[in-house]
Amino acid sequence: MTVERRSTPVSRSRRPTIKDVAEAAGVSRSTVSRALTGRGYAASDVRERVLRAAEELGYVPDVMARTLKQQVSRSVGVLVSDLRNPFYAELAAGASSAARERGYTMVLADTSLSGETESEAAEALVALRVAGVIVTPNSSAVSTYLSSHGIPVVEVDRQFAAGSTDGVVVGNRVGARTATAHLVKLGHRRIALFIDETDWTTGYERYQGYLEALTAGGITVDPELVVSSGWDVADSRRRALDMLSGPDRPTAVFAANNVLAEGVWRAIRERGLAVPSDISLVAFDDAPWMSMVSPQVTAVSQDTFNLGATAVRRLHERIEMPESDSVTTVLNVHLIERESTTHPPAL
Amino acid sequence: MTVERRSTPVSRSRRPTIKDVAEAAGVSRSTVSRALTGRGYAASDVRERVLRAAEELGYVPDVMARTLKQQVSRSVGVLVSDLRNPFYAELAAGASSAARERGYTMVLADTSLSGETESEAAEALVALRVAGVIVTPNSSAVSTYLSSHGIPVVEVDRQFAAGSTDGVVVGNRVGARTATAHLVKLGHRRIALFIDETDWTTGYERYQGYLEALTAGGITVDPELVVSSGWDVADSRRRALDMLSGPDRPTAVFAANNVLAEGVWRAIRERGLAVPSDISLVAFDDAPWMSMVSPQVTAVSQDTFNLGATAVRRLHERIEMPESDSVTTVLNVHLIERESTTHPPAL
DNA sequence: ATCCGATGTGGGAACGATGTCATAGACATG
DNA sequence: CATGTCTATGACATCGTTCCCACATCGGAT
Repeated sequence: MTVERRSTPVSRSRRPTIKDVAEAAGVSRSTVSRALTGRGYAASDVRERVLRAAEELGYVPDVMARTLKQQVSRSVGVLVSDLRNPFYAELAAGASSAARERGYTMVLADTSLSGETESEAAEALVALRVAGVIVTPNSSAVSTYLSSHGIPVVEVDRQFAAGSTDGVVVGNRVGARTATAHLVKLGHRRIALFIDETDWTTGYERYQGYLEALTAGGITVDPELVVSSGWDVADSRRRALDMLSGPDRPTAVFAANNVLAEGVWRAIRERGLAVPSDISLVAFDDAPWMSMVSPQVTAVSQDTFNLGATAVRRLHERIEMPESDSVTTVLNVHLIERESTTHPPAL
Repeated sequence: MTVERRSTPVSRSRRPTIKDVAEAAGVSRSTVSRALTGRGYAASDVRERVLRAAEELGYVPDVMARTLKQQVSRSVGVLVSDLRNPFYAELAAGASSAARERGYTMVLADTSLSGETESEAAEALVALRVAGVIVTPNSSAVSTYLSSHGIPVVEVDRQFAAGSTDGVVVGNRVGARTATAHLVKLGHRRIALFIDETDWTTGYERYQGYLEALTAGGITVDPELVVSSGWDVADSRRRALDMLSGPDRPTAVFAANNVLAEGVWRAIRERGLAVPSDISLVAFDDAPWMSMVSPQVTAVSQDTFNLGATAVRRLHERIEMPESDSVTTVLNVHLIERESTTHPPAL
């Protein structure tokens, strides 16, 4: 790390307040407020004068003071697990976009999958008096805590407080079933599932979808083929290496998210196996790399950007109508058939 | 999109204020403030009592009121171009992490490469009275505007106001020179540059680095080989397709960022060319897919997470010492040699 | 001439937290 | 006993905005 020095400091006078604008325009603070916000009477010539004065002074109303007075802010909190994961990044992008549309500013925190960080962030959001929060939760703690402070919450991607808070999720069960059924239809009987947890709604439902498809295909479930991996690429890769070196390895793998898929993909390559002739692979959540590698990876695609945007829109509705029944919105997913899936190798 | 209805509404009483805590603890508001913030006297038994009362009531101080009174907030604004680009996502992740470390909340806006959105976001940040802003700027407008409102700014990745504001960037020139020199050393003479702009510091310096390496290798620059692409994958791909079908195509390509590299990569594949035997490829900015595709892509890696974190740390220093000279911090980059570069094909 | 509604405008009290200042009691020192 | 010092607390003004209310002006209707 190199550091070079450059020139010039900064210096500033006091920020203009509504009082300064009032004096400049020769009216009272009340009148300035009315002219600027458009609530209440203000003669058009006066309004003109006030607008010009505000413009000249570079006046920007103080959100702190306004929020304090009105007891309601125009910002929403967004709590996501890991911005480095393209899934959460895109979710945040969607949230950002919808928030801007609706005139909200977005306070974002990356909770790093840590419950403690998550709680701290939640407390900060309460302190900020945000109008609402969208969260990809790790437990029911955050939703409960925020709700107890009267802050509307929307759970995204997974739900811990379904019934008491709004949620926006995707068709996990259907998606997983479709992906697995696709493999079954191709003739696979030994289909492994890589999954990081089955306690959260996402994991549980994807697991169920997998089971359903197997059952529907008349295949008895082999518990050996259900791999509980850790949440990161390294662990997934390690477990995949183990499995692939075992005596009778699966002919196909369904990876329950993009991170696990990456680990499996790397392991397959390291073992020198060919996709799809030796082994088929299908992933839940279509990450950018899946359409760049060769062969391209078949995946269940979810509209992640829209997931974030929908959550913010739902939050907005909730803020407007605090007493209405809570709603769970389910976005549909679809299977993108690419090159990583084919018939199982002949025996 | 399917919607199912679930149960139960929400309802809440007023949020507890410092006054409620004071009454519960049987002391004055002043004493509560002292006990909670630790500034000023408070007998230990009284402190105990206040702490317990605050805990029981679930009291969380109102940041709005505090900021209004103290005239300084504990939040920073972060303005990035596009969260869907892994570069900016990781930058934001680094910023988030460093902000949390230092006790700042992060207000994030995705400015979508639009100058208008950027200005609106900047105005919102002024209104929020953020303690400072880090921005990946599109012009000098934002920095100027924020500075004129007395808000410290740190420019990240590229600089428009070097000299008057702090900056955190990477060694663009060195990185580009190293990457190009690597190709020269392998024997390439016809090396194309894909670049989206040369007006910003990033583009300009990467271009300069490219030129330097060619000159040092005794190669005269062919303007035909310097491709000014648009900023997205589609455009980069289109131009790469053009170039690759031309009469004497280059034997190597240096793509000035991950987006352009993706376009070039896709085009090469579509043209049915082999990397690296037909054509070598090296990229600036190591995106995740580059180590997943086959052959893996040689790239100049920048520590993007650290870029964001360093910017926030620099901002913090600036906030603490508003009058010190501005500083540009340059993070070093390094070339990761992978499989996409080799000697040019024999004639 | 009086009253009335409509149209504007300003005064001033909030919102919740902080911090200055005044003050009161305890205790020591001369 | 008077004075000073230290500890501890509460009263109150303040930050910048909004908005309720009082009030002023004016034209028109009675």
